[in-house]
Order: sequence, then C-alpha cells, then structure tokens
Amino acid sequence: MYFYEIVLPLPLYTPLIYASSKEIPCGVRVLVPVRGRRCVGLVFRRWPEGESPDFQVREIEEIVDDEPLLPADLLEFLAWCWEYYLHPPGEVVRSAFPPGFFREIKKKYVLTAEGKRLLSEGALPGWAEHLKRPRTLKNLIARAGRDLSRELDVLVERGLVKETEDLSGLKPPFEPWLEYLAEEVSSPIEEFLKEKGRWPKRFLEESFGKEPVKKLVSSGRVRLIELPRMRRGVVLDSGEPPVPNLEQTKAVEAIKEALDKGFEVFLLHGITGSGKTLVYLYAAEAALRRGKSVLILVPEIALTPYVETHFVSRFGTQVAILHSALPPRARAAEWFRVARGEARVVVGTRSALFAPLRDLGLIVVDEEHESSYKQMEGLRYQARDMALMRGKLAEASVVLGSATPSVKSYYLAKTGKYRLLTLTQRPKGKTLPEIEVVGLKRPGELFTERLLSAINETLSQGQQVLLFLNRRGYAPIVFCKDCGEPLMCPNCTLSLTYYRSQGRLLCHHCGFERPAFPLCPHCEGKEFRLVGFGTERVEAEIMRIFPSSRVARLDRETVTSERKLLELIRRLKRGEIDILVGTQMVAQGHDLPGVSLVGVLWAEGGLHFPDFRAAERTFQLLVQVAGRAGRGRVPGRVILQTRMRDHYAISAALKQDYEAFFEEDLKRRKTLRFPPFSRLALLIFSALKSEKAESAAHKAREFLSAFKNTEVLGPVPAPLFRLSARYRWQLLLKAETVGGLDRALKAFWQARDSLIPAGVRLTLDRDPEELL
DNA sequence: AGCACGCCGACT
DNA sequence: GTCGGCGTGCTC
Repeated sequence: MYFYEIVLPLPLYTPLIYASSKEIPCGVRVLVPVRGRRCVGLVFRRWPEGESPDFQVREIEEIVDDEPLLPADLLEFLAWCWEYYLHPPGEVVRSAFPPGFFREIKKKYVLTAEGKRLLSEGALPGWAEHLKRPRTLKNLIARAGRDLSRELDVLVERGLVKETEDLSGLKPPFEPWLEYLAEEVSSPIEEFLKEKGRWPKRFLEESFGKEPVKKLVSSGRVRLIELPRMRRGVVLDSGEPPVPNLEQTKAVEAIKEALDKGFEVFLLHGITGSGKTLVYLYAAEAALRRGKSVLILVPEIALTPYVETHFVSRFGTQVAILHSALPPRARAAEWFRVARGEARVVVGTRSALFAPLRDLGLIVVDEEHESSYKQMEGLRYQARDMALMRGKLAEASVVLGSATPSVKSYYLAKTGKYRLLTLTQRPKGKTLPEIEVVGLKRPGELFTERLLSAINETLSQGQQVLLFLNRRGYAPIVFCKDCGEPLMCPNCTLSLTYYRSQGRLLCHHCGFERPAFPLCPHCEGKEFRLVGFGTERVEAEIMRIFPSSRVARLDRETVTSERKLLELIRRLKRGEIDILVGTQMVAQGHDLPGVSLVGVLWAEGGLHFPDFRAAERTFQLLVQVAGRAGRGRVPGRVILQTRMRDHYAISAALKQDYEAFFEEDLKRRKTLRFPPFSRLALLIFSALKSEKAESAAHKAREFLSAFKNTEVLGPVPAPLFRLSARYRWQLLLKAETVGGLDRALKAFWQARDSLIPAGVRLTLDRDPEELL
C-alpha cells in the first residue's frame, strides 16, 4: 500500500491521507470518499515507503487523469501560498483549476428507460417530469417545492429512477486537429498546415472548404488528433513585429541573458507609450526558443486587449488566454491546452498566476502597479508578489513592467534586488501631453474658467474631452437646512452620499442604504442642502453647460459589467461621445485617439485617505489619466484642478517626474516605518454582533502584543464595517521583517481556537494594500 | 462546505 | 411524550 496526501476542495487546513495499491504521480486528480460523499482530490505528496499513518485511512477509488495536470514546481508553489497566506489548501488548489475541475461529486437522479415509459403513460407523479435529465436531490426539491426524498427512494427501489454521478466538467471539450506529416507540399492548405504544424480541422474547413480538407485527410499526409477545443480569434497571418529601438533591444538582451541563468527579477520602467509590449514579445520569443514557456499577466484583459492581440498574432495557437470573462467551457479548454503542453504562452489576469505551465522560463507582470493584481476575497493574494515566488521556484525570470511602478518595486530595483531597465522614448511624433495646474479658489468650485474654455476649444476642434473625478454619486454630503446637521450613517460616523438617479443615500464605508430623503434625525426638518460633487453631479452640470454636446458617464454605477465597459469605450472611439465623465476606471490603459483634453477636477481627491499608499495611488492615477490625452494626431493637453498644488504627488505628476515622487514618498514611508520598510498583515474579525467581533479583536491584540518585533495597531472598525449582516473589526500588524511577522502570525494561528469564540470569523489579509 | 450529532421549545 | 430549531464538530 502507498499512502498519499490528498488536497480536497473543502475548507480544511491540511491535506487528508488516503491509501492506494497503485503508484500515482503527484499532480493527478483522483476520486476519494469523504464521509458519505465523493470528492475530486489532488495527489499532493506520496509518503516515503515504510511510513504509515496511525489511524484508519480509506482508499482512493478512481484515478481521474492519466498524467499530472500540475507540474511539480506548481505544486510546490501552491503549498508555499497556503502556508504564507494561512489559507485552506483546497481553496488554493481550486484557484489553480478551471471552475468545475476541482469539486465535490454530486449524486444525481435520472429516469431509467422503464421510468420514462411509465411517465409518458401518465403512471408517475407529475414531479417525475423533472427527472428526464439528471438532477441532484436538492435541485429536484427546489423545482417541486417540497421534500421528495422518500418518494424518490421508492422510485429508485422500483428501478424507475437510477443514481448517476456528475462527472461532467472534469475534462474540457475536445475537437479534431490536423497534424502535418509529409515533407513536400502540393496545395495552399498543405503549405499552411506545414507552417503551423497542427491546426483545428474546424478552422481549416472554414478557410479552405470542407472538400479539400476531406481529401487531405484521406491522402494520409496528415494525422487526425483529438486536442482541447481551440477558441475563436486566432489570427491567421502573423506579421513580423516592429523592429525594436536601441533601449528596447538593450532590455531584451538583458532578459535573454537571465533566461540562460535562471531566476532573476527585472523592473521595466517605461513611460506611457514607450513600447513595453514589444520588449515582452521579443523576450517571450527568446524564452520559447530556449524550450521554455511564458506567462504574461495583465491587469484586466478587457482593458488591454492589444497585449493579447500582439501575442496571438505572433505565436498563434501556442497562446492560451486565461481570464474570467472567457466562457467557462472555453476557459477549461484553454487551461487544458496549457496543462497538456500544447500552449506554451499564457496571457491572462491575476488567476493565470496558477496556470499549469511546464518549464516556465519567463513571467511578465504588465502594469505591475495595478491594484487588480490583489485579490480582495477568499485567498487574498497579490499576484505580482506571488509571481516572484513562482518564478523563483520554477527558476524563471520575472519582468515587472510599468510607467508608474509601485514604490515597493522601484525601491527593490534601486537597492539592487531587481535589475532596472528603462525606456524613455516615445515613437516619433508622439510627445507627452502638456500638463498645467490650475488652482481651485472659491469654495464649492467645480469648473475653473480655464478648464471651461479649454473644453470649449477642444469641442470646437471636433476633439473629445475626458473629465476625471474619483468620487461616485451626486453629492457626498447632505445637510439639513434647518439645523445644519449632515445626514450620517447610523453604523459609521460618516456622511451619506446622495445618488440622485436612484433616489437613495448610501454609506461608502459600510454599504448602508436608505431612500432619500428621510426627516432630519435631529430636528425633523424636510429641506436639505447638497454639498460637494460626485461624477453624477459633474455629468449633470456638464450637460447643463454644454447642452449640445453628447455626454456620457463611466463609473461603477453606469458600468456594471465588462461588456458595458467595452461598449462605452467603443462608442467613445467611434466618436459618439464628446465628453466622458468618469472615475478611475477611465485612467486605465485604453488607447483613445480622439481625446485631446483631459480635465482632472480634483487632483488631490485621493490624498485625504488616511492610507500610506494614498500619495502613490494619486500620483499613479494622475500620470495614467494624463497619458490618455494626445494619443492621436492632435497633441494632448491636461488640466489638473487642485487646492494642493504644492503636494509632492501633484507637483511630481505635473512634471511627469517619477523619480521626484519616489524619493519624497520613500522618505515619508521610512519615518512612518511603512512598506517597503516593514511588512504588514491585517486581521479582520467579523460577527453578527459588533461587540463580539470587537472583543475578539482585543483578545487577539493582547496575545499578539507579546511578540517583541511586531507592532499591533487597532482594533478599529473595518472599511466595510457591515458586510452581509456581519460587523467587522480589524487589527493591523506591522513588523520589520517577514520572519518576525511570520512567527507572530503562525503562533496566533495556532492559538486561534482558544482566542476566538464561536460565531466570530477571522480573515487574514497579508500584505494589505488598503488599510484606511 | 455539508452532514451528523446534540440539546432545548411548540405540537399531534 | 416527539419533531425540529440550528450551534458544534469532523472529514483521512
């Protein structure tokens, strides 16, 4: 007997031990019994021969995969992740699989032939109708509206209904591909196939016709093979990429050198429009030539479709796309092509960090400063940071690219931990936009004269305007006209934001919501005064001032899906919008050739948050949003409205001077001992009663303050104080070193059962990016 | 997660 | 007397 550590898709903090007489390689999925159920499990480790557990183990029932889906270094990486984030292995492993590949196997019930016959004769009760397709008991009960377990048992006993298992979705859809075998070519289709090696039959039939393909297959000059279904959108003709300039060549050479050695980290600092993608492309090509595979992480694929396009047109079917907007079946097929080694290049979002690439040689993290690399739910990982560990374990090189690198990455580059590569040139004729700062003077001022006349000018030239304000809603504060008191959130000591189109008041802190307007809780007054501006109000004001212009708004309220976002961007590109008002969603990497004026209404808006990264975020946002101007023929112009023109984040953005911003920000972080001079962890305690969560947090504080190297701050109410009926309190841990923090966290983790009463849930956010 | 076990309130 | 509420604990 062999004993295996099996990771299960359950919230357990350790793998479970199962036995088998067979030798099963690690990284293979198996079916195992768990209590009365069956689960897919992942073979994580085999025990050394001779060792056996001192408790009863059960046997592995079935082997799902003929070969490992996850390579050894990925397994090692996953284990590192669950130890670092103190997260259940099963949940970490699940994020490495496409949806449905790693789950419990549900029992389903379906009518037998005899059962179907009786149903058609009307000899069965009406609810049996639902059992024409396999259904779980739960699903059946939901459909019928009452508990049918007894009746179902009877039908099973009579042989009219049988139990089945839902094993669908453990494998992706497959389709036939053609692989070229012969040496000589005698037709265009053969020529094409010879160049590509293998190609989906379906696509060949579409471009060359069914008959020629049929003839080719019967000629025996090709082989038919079953491979995971290929997604649409593979570009047929791969044009040569542009020739790199001197800076780009130097960067590529440096990366190439590292590819031969193993793990090394680069920070590619290139101004907006300097052609970082080209560097990635040539570096990827070099890795592939060395027999290595390539992982390209992008912040949000919909926002940077051009990265995907570049890679697909260069590497064709070798590229797999992995992001959540892909339909589930397509995503599973793409993932499987990677696991089988068919696709050697992955372009994907955060979760593609766990793509099952073998012989990984290069990892690129594009726009490494982007906050979307941080997952905020469940396993709260930072994909950019984790990419370094994955690279280290795979002995791959890692390239972090950005025009506005995170302070952390730039610091590590400056101190020699990463190698810094810089791109300073834009293509000929494309210059950085001209930026000016305009002071806001009057209280409640929204548009300066300067900005209004610039908007007028831009519109009269037939160009588009982008107005940026990082604040949602209509008005952030509502005052009672009688007593002068603002309407506050009952949970938080925070004013409620007014949303006019919804007619509601919302707390941005805890999510509290109520219809507008209640009677004033202080004096029962009925009249209210709106103070301050959000995007909704800006849109309304702009429509009033420019009644003949076509105005649109882009924020979380108007754009609720990726599809809507792309639609809005498309309308903007087609010139169907003159003025776009938006929050930070507009700052992200879109290429908007028609936009020649960017107006930032309140440049210091982000600086008021009591967060050590507030200045960093503000600077990055301003530089990125400024980068949206002047991407077409007309030179760009940016106007920053502010009351804080001397703040270093704003003055550095004005001069587009990253270095100046970095030096100043680093100085401040050093005095406050924030990252990169320390490591942080956030502990979030949640309970149905606020006091329960709070007292648990206090107890945790007491325990943790025994650790000399760790500073404990809090407890304070969490930013989302009330989330799905639970009250949340948080503690911040700050330590000089990773080791120090790790010791405190692991000790606390061990003791958590005795410290935290039942009913209180604990969430850990290691290396948090938002503290508030 | 899900499922069984267990200990207190309104019912045939 | 029992049915069932969901708090608690375990899964190799």
